[in-house]
Amino acid sequence: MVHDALHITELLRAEGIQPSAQRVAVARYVLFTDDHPTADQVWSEVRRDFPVISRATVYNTLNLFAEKGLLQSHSFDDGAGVFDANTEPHHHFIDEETGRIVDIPIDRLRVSGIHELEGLDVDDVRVVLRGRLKDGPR
Amino acid sequence: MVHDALHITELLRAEGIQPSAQRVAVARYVLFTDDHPTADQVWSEVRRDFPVISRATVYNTLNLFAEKGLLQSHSFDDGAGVFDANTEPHHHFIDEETGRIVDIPIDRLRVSGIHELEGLDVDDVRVVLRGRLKDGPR
DNA sequence: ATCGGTGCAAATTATTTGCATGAAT
DNA sequence: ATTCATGCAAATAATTTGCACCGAT
Repeated sequence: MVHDALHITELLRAEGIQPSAQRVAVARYVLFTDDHPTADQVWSEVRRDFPVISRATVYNTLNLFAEKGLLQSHSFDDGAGVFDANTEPHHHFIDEETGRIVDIPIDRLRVSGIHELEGLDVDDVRVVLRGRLKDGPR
Repeated sequence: MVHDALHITELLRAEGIQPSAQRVAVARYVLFTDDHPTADQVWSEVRRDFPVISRATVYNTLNLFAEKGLLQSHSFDDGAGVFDANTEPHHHFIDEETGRIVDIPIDRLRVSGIHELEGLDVDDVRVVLRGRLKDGPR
């Protein structure tokens, strides 16, 4: 996984995003984690390396990235809204004890019965699983 | 569908909820609609009949009902959190144009592939469908 | 008089907006 | 000099907390 500023700069430019120092700092964390952080978690995390950045800028940057398709934002029945660097369509598993969210590739699950539903024109299917993560070998 | 105050009073008492005037007013609307209103929509709607009630009371009442199992609360990727009088486990369809949310009975869909996922102990499965509601005979 | 429960004002948290500043032409 | 983009202070929206009030004992 490459985290160098040059790489990130190019990545942002490729989306037409001006790579300001703040945006690079946010990108460096949020585009390369498989956590599913809330906006506030991003703010905390980013300030470790880049101490002077406001919450508003973090929110605006996350929204900008989401608009440009670098991030998805999700919101589940329990917690606050989270951001997800995985921009492919995918499903989610939520550990009910820890709150940890894990991505499930879209083709690992199949949903049947959709065609039998009347009056609905379905173009997107997402599954949310809940349960416990068995702590296996990491 | 019965909306009389007597009925509602009993319903609330059965859950150990003191049926104050405010709570009955909220219950009268939210427990008998198949809309999926936000807290603010509930507030607006309730004030038609019961003009003096604060937002805080509506929030607290909705949370109380949800704790007692009279309501579920949901939150989807787009909009704000909504409340749902359907307390059975179920799936959802969201009309991408209107935002309208429709419940899908749990047994109308089947999700396969869950057993093949390793390291996950799954005890709940929810599906969110998106698309368009074909306007059939209403 | 005291206690427990209620509703709401105020506080807190979450998010968006609008404007002062600085860079580019 | 003008324009345009940026980051943040302040505004707004969303939600929770804590306390004054009231009814029952």
